Amino acid sequence: MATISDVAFRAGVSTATVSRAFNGKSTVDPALAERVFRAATELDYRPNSLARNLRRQATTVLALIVPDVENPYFTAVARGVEDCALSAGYSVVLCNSDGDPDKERRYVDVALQERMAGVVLSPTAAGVGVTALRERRTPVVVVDRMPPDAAVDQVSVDGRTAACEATTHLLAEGYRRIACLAGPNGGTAAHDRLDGFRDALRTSGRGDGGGLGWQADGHGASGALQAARRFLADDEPPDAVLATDSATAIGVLEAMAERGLLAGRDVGVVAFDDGPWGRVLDPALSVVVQPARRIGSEAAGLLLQRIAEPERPAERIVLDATLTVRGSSRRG
Amino acid sequence: MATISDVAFRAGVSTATVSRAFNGKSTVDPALAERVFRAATELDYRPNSLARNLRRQATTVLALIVPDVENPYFTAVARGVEDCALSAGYSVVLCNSDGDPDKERRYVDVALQERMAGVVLSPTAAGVGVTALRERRTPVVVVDRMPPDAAVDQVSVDGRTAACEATTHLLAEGYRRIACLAGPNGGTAAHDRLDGFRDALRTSGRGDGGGLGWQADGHGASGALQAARRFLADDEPPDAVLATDSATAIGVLEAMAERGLLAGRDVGVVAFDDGPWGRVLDPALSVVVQPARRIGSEAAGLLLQRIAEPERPAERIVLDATLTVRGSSRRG
DNA sequence: CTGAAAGCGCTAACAA
DNA sequence: TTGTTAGCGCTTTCAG
Repeated sequence: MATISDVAFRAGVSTATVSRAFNGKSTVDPALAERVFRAATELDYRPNSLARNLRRQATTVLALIVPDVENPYFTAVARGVEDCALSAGYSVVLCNSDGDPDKERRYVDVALQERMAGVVLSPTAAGVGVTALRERRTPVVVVDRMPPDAAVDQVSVDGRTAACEATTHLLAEGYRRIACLAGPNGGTAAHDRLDGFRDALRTSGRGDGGGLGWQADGHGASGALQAARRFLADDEPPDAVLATDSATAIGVLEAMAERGLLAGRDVGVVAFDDGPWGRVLDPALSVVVQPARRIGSEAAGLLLQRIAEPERPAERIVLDATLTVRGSSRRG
Repeated sequence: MATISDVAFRAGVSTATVSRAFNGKSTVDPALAERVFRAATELDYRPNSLARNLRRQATTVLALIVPDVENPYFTAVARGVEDCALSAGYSVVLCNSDGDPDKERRYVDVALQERMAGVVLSPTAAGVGVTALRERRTPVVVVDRMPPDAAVDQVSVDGRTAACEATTHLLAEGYRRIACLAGPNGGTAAHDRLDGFRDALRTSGRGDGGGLGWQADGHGASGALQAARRFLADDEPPDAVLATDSATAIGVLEAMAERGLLAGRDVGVVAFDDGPWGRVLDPALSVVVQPARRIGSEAAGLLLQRIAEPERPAERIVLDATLTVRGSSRRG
């Protein structure tokens, strides 16, 4: 592959001039620049980012580490991060922690070793990777789940209020035994939602606010299915359920189908996260919509700010989720 | 950040020894190695991959460029690539071309500039990025859509046969006016499926095999929705449809719901790609299942082989898709 | 088995 | 405005 000196030689200038031309420095004679670019195209030259970054001590790649790329919520977040990063000249690499702290650590190490400019992280367990990053002074912004203490940039969604609102809605529709089903790797996000669920029960004066909290048996819809089968087989099964993510919701719906239970009429269902398929169900799925893409772009924005100005105080952006009521949570 | 010389100094050895220790070279006195590692942990040293890669002229990062990260099919492929790559010590960066040749080129350039070890590419248009990569002798394997000529490693699915089988099944169920609806960025994959669809019509002696080919108006379910609205409003609307991907299927289902049409009974539906939500529909969605994750791991395997042995002849792996019949394509 | 030294391709002072 | 030069942090001959 052609190097900067090949280009310099062919254009009859020094490597410094080539470098300046390629970096758009003002101080380059247009005629020379022209020659440089001609030589470069003739040689099909591509600057070697490795060398450049080594010299500059800075890269322009951002990492986004999420617990599950197959969760549409996170892919939407990824799009948001991309939107913002690309237009600022950064590229984004998407990494999958699988909800496993070890894998998270591994990717954090990769980011560190590659000297990436910063990372957007949706942490698996409290602060495993975040602290590592912060110790090494690598800019990081936390998305979605939050170690409550850390002075770290964050963008999150007020899931507690949203869960409360959803539960209140279910109560208002006349459902009485409401369960909340969470996925297996309950981060603080899931926790928040459970809190909101309990808030609603307490406020309504129904019991001590303990509510019926369930956790899926394993990853994805199948884990949720098993849990749902179990609680639907109970003597006094719930008559409504709040699912904390899409996969969980699908498990619940499957379990209901097995017993011939219809959403809305028999069991009220509200789920976090909206997917295009929610509307083709009959009845359509009531959802709590999180502004996923926006979360991503805000996070990237915060990260870019911190990269530019490492000492600025930590900031937290809290976005609202909105309840969209459809048939699955209406009795009628 | 601590560098190799900091570690060398602290351990009282040369940088060469540190390097050797970290790279697990046999020829290092255990006692020295011990000292090196102690010093390294004390300093919290992380090797700088930039420097290492610059020196070695080789990275251990793979790029995976797909047209749409929000399509579950591609995230599944990504998991497959990851499975294989991670266990071989490579990391994977996921890039989104959005079906746009320009974005694809941009990411190909990033891969080139970063001197990535290789790329798995699901091309948007015929060969835009592939040729660029091949000219620069960067290992590449094409997934899913294939410029038929190029001598390039590929892993694909026999979509033509699968589409033919699906269409034949629809015919056998008694549907007579079958449409095939494709997404907006029809790669060769969509093309194949349309071909298979036509094969089936021709074989069955129904018309000239031209069939009813439709293309979605735009990206995602909404684009498909508009197209589906149009053909359902036809004088002689189709009585079955083969959708070439999930998003398209959702658009069709939505359009059907608007007109009160029930899948199976009124309009037979088969879609490419299986998602967990297909089973919670009533009737459940008949699908053509592609071994997405497998595709990814095979592709990564091929890529690794080519990296190891650049001159080996190009290989093509063709995987089968399987038809899973559920209620949406059964009249009864 | 270990160290000295060269150099990967690029950028940024510093001179001219 | 341009060239010269000294590294960025690491690996890898080549001697010892």
